[in-house]
Amino acid sequence: MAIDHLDGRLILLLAREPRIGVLEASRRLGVARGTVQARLDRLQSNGVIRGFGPDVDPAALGYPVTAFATLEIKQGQGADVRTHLSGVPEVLELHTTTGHGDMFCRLVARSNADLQRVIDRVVGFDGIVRASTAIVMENPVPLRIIPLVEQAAEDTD
Amino acid sequence: MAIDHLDGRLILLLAREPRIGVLEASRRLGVARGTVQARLDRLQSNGVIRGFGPDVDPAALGYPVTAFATLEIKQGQGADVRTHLSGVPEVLELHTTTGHGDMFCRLVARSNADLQRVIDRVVGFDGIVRASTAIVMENPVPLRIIPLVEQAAEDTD
DNA sequence: CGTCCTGCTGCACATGTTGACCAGTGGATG
DNA sequence: CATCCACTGGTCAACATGTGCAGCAGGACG
Repeated sequence: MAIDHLDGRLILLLAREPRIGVLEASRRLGVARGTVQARLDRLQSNGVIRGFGPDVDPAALGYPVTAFATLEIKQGQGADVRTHLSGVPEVLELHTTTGHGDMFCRLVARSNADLQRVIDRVVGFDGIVRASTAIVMENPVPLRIIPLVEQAAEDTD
Repeated sequence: MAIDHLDGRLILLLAREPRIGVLEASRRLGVARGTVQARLDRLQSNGVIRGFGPDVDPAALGYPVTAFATLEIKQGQGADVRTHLSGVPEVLELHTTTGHGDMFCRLVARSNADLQRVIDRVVGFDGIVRASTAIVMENPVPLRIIPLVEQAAEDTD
């Protein structure tokens, strides 16, 4: 279930230089091409690697403002709130968390003024009792996985 | 700067079927291969598409627990805290937000018990005054970008 | 001890893809 | 009108991919 050292090196290589192919990866890793192919297949059917989707920057799409919102939900309205929020494109992710019927979501907007529109749309729904929003100013550590992969690979050395 | 409708369709196509190549994409979109190549190049140098890194699932790596932590930082300790947190592999992202010297991070851990170790490591640092953590129970909307791309593409129809 | 199984290697082949070109077309712009 | 730009559709050589195969090492098992 966990990954071994070769898997780790393969993932790191792909993360650093996504455009290299299986053949080039096998050369870099010093193993046969078939091995890399087999490892990749296994990592993908394992679910360790979900895919190779394009990494799109919302800011470059015209949505430079990011915010996180904590939502307090009315008892029993969870499912409806999820449906509502999944229909809002500016809601990039949604989690239910420990706490009093709390949910938590990541929002983007075209500007601080536009964020008000997004928040209105998010909270303009019956099941939501209260929302508190924190606007992101800086992102010192962008979403990353490499250090974790390194650690996971070392744990199985 | 924004994307047009063809860009939108290209990104959506790549997001849904990442393994198709430029040639196949051009067939699906009904345009010449050179056009797709040029668009892709432009999207990447624009920064709209940051890359095609492997999408790794922390849960499959053995880190099934996700949590969000709000950190209150001592005045003037921001830079040190960033350095400290960027050295913790379980910190997947870090933001500075509006609020009283607040930061905000996403954590993963091997278990609820292991989360305690991670949190101890995160807050075991002088510049951090207080931390409050919310454990994720469900993730009804996983991090997504497609609806936003669709909206951005429609805005330029 | 012998056998099975798994994972890796090294090789080969047909096919598909890439990156690079180029001439030609059509719409928008100054 | 002349120019620019993006797109088309085509060709080319180089390369990568999926596939199949035989061989080999190491561990597990009866």
